[in-house]
Amino acid sequence: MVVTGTSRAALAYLKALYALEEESPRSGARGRLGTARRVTTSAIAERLAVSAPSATNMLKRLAARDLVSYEPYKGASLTRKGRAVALEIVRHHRLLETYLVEALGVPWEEAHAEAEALESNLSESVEERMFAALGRPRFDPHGHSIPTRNGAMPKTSRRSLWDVSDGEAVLVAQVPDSHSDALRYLAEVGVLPGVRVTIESRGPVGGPLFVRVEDNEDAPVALSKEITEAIWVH
Amino acid sequence: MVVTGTSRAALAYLKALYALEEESPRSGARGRLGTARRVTTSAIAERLAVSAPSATNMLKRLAARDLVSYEPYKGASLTRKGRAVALEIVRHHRLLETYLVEALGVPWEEAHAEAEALESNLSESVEERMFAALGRPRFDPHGHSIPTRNGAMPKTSRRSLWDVSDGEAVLVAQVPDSHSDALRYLAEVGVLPGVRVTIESRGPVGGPLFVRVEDNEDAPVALSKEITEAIWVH
DNA sequence: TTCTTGATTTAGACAGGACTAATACTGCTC
DNA sequence: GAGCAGTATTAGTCCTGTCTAAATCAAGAA
Ligand SMILES: [Mn+2]
Ligand SMILES: [Mn+2]
Ligand SMILES: [Mn+2]
Ligand SMILES: [Mn+2]
Repeated sequence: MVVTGTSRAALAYLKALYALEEESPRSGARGRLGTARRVTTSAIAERLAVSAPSATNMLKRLAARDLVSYEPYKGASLTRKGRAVALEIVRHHRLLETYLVEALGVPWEEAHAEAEALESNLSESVEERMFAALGRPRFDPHGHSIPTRNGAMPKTSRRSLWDVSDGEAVLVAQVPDSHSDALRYLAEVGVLPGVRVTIESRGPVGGPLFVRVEDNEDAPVALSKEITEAIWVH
Repeated sequence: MVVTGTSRAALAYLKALYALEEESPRSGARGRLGTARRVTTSAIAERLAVSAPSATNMLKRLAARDLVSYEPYKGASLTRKGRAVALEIVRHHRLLETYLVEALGVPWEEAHAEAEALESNLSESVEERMFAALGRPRFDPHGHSIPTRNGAMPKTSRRSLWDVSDGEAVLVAQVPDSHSDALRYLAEVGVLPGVRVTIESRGPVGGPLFVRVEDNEDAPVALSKEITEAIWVH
């Protein structure tokens, strides 16, 4: 239980920091490990819907606990320790999402919010039981990898559907998890992880992508730039 | 979701107050409804392992929100509104205990603590799904009644095993839920809700009760006064 | 190299909760 | 009815987290 003694609020910051580091483009010198991606104070504040001073304040306190490395005016990044804590929460989150959907039939567009409510209070023991009950899953319902018990995060495809060329067929790897309207729509039209899709055509600059979904004889579905940028494929 | 906007800490006080009111002997004039049982500040403080001033402080704040009726030096009691909130948490707690034990195989002596960690973050939607998945249970694993969705609390037996006379056979209704050592022992010797037991004999004043357990050919089990007082039967 | 401006941090407050030390009640005893 | 003992409340702090307003920095424009 890496997480013990860390408040819900602090965990939210660590998780946000983790997500923002992942989202940020790989830092310049490809492969230069140790070159931690720094995340700006305002990015964190925005993500958590909190004021910038609040973020500064929390970053300092996390830095004092060696969970975050923070330099004034230069942003923050997770330390090894902070990353371990963040990954533990991510594991809780994704296991809960999976469990809620698989075992309790929670609609996938609601799973994210429900999991968020529970993730910081999940014990290792219950975590392990859910993991076993689900058959040791490797992906959550949105296709995100579930970190292992010891904090390893399997690498996943980073190619977005938006970047796929016309006529090419690809497999949906993951969809975003937190925009429930979009998720409801994706479920409706069948754009789910594991499904094969083909780009049929695309509208004018920045316009929608028309995507044909495997096993769906209907007309191709229109997907906005925003959403297709957030869908990873391989 | 009666509970929204009430902090984890505040919920703990309401729940403690509820439990203490239940435990207190029915107030004098049998049946005089409206005669709310008042709970002392120190009883609450002790139950929550908190200082007396902390309890005073919280009681005042709960009173300001009309969840508790509080008069200085005279203790506190739940208002109708406060009782509804408390019952909702009790429902969450007991459903979670049941779910953890039944669906995830959590040992019953651990269920209480695990449920306590999760109860204040359980949504109505997940609550309802667990309830359905369990087949709308009416009792938790320790034999406590689960309040209904609309906050009705079924009445239960209040006769304690300690008060049963020698030779009499009774059915265990409920056991205490929070002392895990005792629970582990009870499970081992088979003293579970629904099991029939007979008082074989009893030790000297305040000494242990020797109880024969249905379907258990072994020697009668010795149970302390404390534990048997906390076991209800019918 | 200096200016300007947007991003950040500092200052100062506040609410929720909890603690210790000091004070004030209450109820019981004589 | 006065005195005590034990309960309970008040006073004063502290810590977490959050906010707004004010000050400060860093980086690009000129
Ligand atoms: Mn999610
Ligand atoms: Mn864990
Ligand atoms: Mn319990
Ligand atoms: Mn509920």
